[in-house]
Amino acid sequence: MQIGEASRLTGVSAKMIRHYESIGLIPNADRRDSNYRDYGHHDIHRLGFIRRARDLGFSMDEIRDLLRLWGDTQRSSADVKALTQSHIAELDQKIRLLGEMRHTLATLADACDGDHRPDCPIIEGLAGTELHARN
Amino acid sequence: MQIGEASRLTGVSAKMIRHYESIGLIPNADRRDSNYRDYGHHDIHRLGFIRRARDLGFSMDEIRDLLRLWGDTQRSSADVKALTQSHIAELDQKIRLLGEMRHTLATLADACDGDHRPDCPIIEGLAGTELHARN
DNA sequence: TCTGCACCTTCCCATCATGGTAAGGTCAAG
DNA sequence: CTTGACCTTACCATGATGGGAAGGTGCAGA
Repeated sequence: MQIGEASRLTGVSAKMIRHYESIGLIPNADRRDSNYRDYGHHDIHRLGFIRRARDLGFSMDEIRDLLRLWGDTQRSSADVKALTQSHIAELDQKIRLLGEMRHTLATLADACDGDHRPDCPIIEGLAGTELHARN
Repeated sequence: MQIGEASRLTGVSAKMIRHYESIGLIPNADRRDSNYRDYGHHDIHRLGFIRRARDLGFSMDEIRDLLRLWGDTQRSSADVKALTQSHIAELDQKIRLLGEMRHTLATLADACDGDHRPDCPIIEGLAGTELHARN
């Protein structure tokens, strides 16, 4: 099938399919006489795998590792589990950071009357308070 | 003071200070005879405001709005509160999405023995299951 | 005065995943 | 033969940030 149908079936844009090929995440596609790329079951499966991993927030490097493990029939599930747990820890870290930001903002907003006077604890907090959240 | 000291005092890199100037987030700095940029209290205050807002996850567009409100003595705190609450809602959305990703991964990892056999529910999940989390 | 060093200037390039667009080739249906 | 949908490559853009080159400035010490 052509790249457009592969895109529709997997939810990965044609643009990105070509990009994944160019960076070696997927092998060079077969070409027809017309020079159009030609995809089969195997490619669709691989692209679907990539999309689902991205939906779960894995980075491209992590996906590269997962694809390697996926294709390795000798791999132990322990390797995959370790990679996954490391990613879960990253997600926890991001969630915690966003939660801290949220808490700081909510505290400032709570202290703000939200009326028409120019006094505003939010602005004052941004203008001078040393906040604790960091990237 | 020179840009290096302004950077040290505010935690904003010299590179970014020049960048903020180029995109109009801060006014063009005064120049000395040497053509070096020259900063004073006011600039330091403004840069600190920007850094703290970034630490709290505000986008550049949001920061632009906050700076406008900060400098507007006629602004009502209601405007600032509304912008902040909108940002809190964005944070909530991100936190929820990350939580869903985490939940899906944790479920898969729990079902994975993590031993040396190649069977792995995580890989199987990525290979075929339709997952619900979306960006 | 000369030298060295720390600092500054502008300009260009790179990241990362993704999208847009332009110029042109392929193919099937009418 | 034309039209339209599809494909190809190639270039540019995003947004926040950093890296680095080439060259000017300013100060302290020999």
